[in-house]
Amino acid sequence: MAGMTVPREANERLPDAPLRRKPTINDVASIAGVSFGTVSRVLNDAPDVSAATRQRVLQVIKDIGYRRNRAATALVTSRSTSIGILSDGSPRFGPVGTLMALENVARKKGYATTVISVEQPYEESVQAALDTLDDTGVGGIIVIAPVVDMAAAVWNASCRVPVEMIAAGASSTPNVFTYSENQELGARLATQHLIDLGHTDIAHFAGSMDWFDGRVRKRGWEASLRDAGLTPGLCLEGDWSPRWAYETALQLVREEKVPQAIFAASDHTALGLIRAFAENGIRVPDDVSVVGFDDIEGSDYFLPPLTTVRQDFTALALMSMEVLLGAMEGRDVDRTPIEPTLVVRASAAQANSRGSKGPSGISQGAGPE
Amino acid sequence: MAGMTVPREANERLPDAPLRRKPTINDVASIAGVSFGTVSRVLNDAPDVSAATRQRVLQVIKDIGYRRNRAATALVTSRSTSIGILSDGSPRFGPVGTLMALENVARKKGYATTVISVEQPYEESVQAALDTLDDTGVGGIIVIAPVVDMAAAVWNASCRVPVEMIAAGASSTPNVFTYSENQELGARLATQHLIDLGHTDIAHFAGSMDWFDGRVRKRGWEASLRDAGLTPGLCLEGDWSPRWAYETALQLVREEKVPQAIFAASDHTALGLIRAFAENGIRVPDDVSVVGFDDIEGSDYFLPPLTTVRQDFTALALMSMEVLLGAMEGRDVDRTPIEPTLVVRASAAQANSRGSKGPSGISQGAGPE
DNA sequence: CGTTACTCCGTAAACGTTTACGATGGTGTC
DNA sequence: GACACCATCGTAAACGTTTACGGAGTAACG
Repeated sequence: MAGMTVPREANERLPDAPLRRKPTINDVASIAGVSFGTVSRVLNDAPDVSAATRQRVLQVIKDIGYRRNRAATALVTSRSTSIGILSDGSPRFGPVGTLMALENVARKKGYATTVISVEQPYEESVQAALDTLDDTGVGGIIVIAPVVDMAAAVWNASCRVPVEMIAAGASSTPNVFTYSENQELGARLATQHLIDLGHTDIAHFAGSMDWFDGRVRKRGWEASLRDAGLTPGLCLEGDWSPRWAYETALQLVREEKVPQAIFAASDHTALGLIRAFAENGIRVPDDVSVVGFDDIEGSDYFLPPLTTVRQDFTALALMSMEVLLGAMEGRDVDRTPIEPTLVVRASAAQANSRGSKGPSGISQGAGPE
Repeated sequence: MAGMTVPREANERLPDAPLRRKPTINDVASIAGVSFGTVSRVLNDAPDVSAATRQRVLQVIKDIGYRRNRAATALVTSRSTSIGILSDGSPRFGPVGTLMALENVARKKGYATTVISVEQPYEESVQAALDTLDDTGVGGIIVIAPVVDMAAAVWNASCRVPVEMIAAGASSTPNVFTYSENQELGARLATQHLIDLGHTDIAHFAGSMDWFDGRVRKRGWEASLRDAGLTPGLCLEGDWSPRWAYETALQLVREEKVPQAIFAASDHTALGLIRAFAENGIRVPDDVSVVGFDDIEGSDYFLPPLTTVRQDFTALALMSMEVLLGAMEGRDVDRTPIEPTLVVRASAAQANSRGSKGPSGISQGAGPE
């Protein structure tokens, strides 16, 4: 009655031992009556395992709740099942949206993500973060680099694993390849919408020129105008904040230079300038048309609901993850950028609804009464 | 001329070999002319190493750019230098703010963070996520659980490492301890502000009752009112969205039940209801006072600028990380919750500026003219 | 029946650390 | 001068996997 059908269980730890040590591949092996090598094979879907044995091992694995020790795996294979995300610490709309979406698709593809955020000065912090990520054992790194300086730091940094940068309109280098949404197109969409509405005097409340997004949206605005045979109007460069937009718009009002239409580089920017106008009795869209960029939550309930352009972060994340995984595995993948869409609401209207034609043809005198 | 002062370098890989293999502890050892044990000792600040040797080893480490292999360390010590963050996938203000802040303080304390987000149904996904985090080798887990169901799933789940939950007003269990900001206080602050302004008819546009935040903010509103000897007014339970608030407010207008003052459970909620009022010529704060909750970016440029309450996510993150680290190390730490602050702007005004007294004392007839 | 080939499985070594233990040399004490 | 003691260092084993290799069976084939 000694050796039963299950061979060498006796000389091993009892399956339901009181101690909560995590079961190892050896525990599984002894209980299933096979060698650890066989267990490893079923774990890795290797051939050379009979169906029956595979079944049995799988059953034991489920029974005792075995889970593969990632550290051990990583140690011996030196490849990993996690990818690193490097982001700037800013809680801004774009970066955060991208970050969340990225985590989502990574998880669905079976990768854990470890994220690190960096701060100025980037030169040091970026290299340090890349290193940390590296010896955490990530297989690849995606960096969300909205600001130009950060991207530069990434370009100058060295890293053993593939690095992909999400940066609108930045170029790729041998070490670092780039992917992004086609934000220039987004800006063109916005501007073209204004053009289609009959506006000819279209200003731009730009974002920060330290940001790729700011640069590229401005470029789109310009290009769109030129393509339509129009000369670009006023372009004010700001910092994305409502505050800047508010004060700048106030200035415009004082100088009686309020344009017919404005493409705001972000919804927050739009928010600020709309308030400045509202306080001075200039109505949107009756007196001035505004279109934003981002479609932040609530922008459909601004006063008025904001016409804006929406980026598809999920699609962006999906694609860029695909691209990174491709790079990690040496595959080659499609890299056409995602296209944003225009969402039309109520903040931009037909141009000649009023008599205003000149560059400052706003009926002055505050208050709608 | 064979054996020089540096003993066994010859039989090892050349220091500047062309291949880019990462240097190991052995590389350091052979170059420094000591055994790997000694290197390990200096790495871990162990005693039993002479100052001179330590110096030399440190120098070599720096020279060849040695970095400790975390997988190997984790494998043998089974403790780790990373902490896991579990979050719901929602890009909502509170959770995201907490997440970013958490990552920040973790990094500053020398921990990497690996984040996983879960979706409904929580029962399965939470346990799976906890497991994944566990065998990623995290030393502890912080879960950002704004919604009640998710918290329940966490309570029911099992996990070897300490789990801390950030959930407003939820209670701790033996397995899972809880930490949060004192949101009830926040709600009281908001309500009290309205009371101080002389309002007696104070309604609440609540958030979702599936969220702790929704529940706790409502509780604060109620309690504050009772403490002041007032009977709580209308309480509408929504879903945080501007849309819901907009439509609900519209309903109120139609039924002529617009209250004197409203405590909105979130800034987005406030945004929606303010628009509904604006469309109907009901002015904020002249006709109805509104205070929000969150202080989202741009709320200072709403029309009107929103009086609201701000949470200190950085402080929250700092404290909760402290608490988790304490649990991991068996320490005991202070756990008094962080307090939010009221930020007064322009959306709430003195009560009796108009004759309106009755529950529906709004001058009907749209348009400000 | 002997050979070959194939299927399935066990074994050993390696991955880069940490930890416990043992070895060595020097210094002090009686 | 013998002894113990301390400081410093080297060595072996272990952590839980994967991978390369080899060996035992079995089936096919002459």
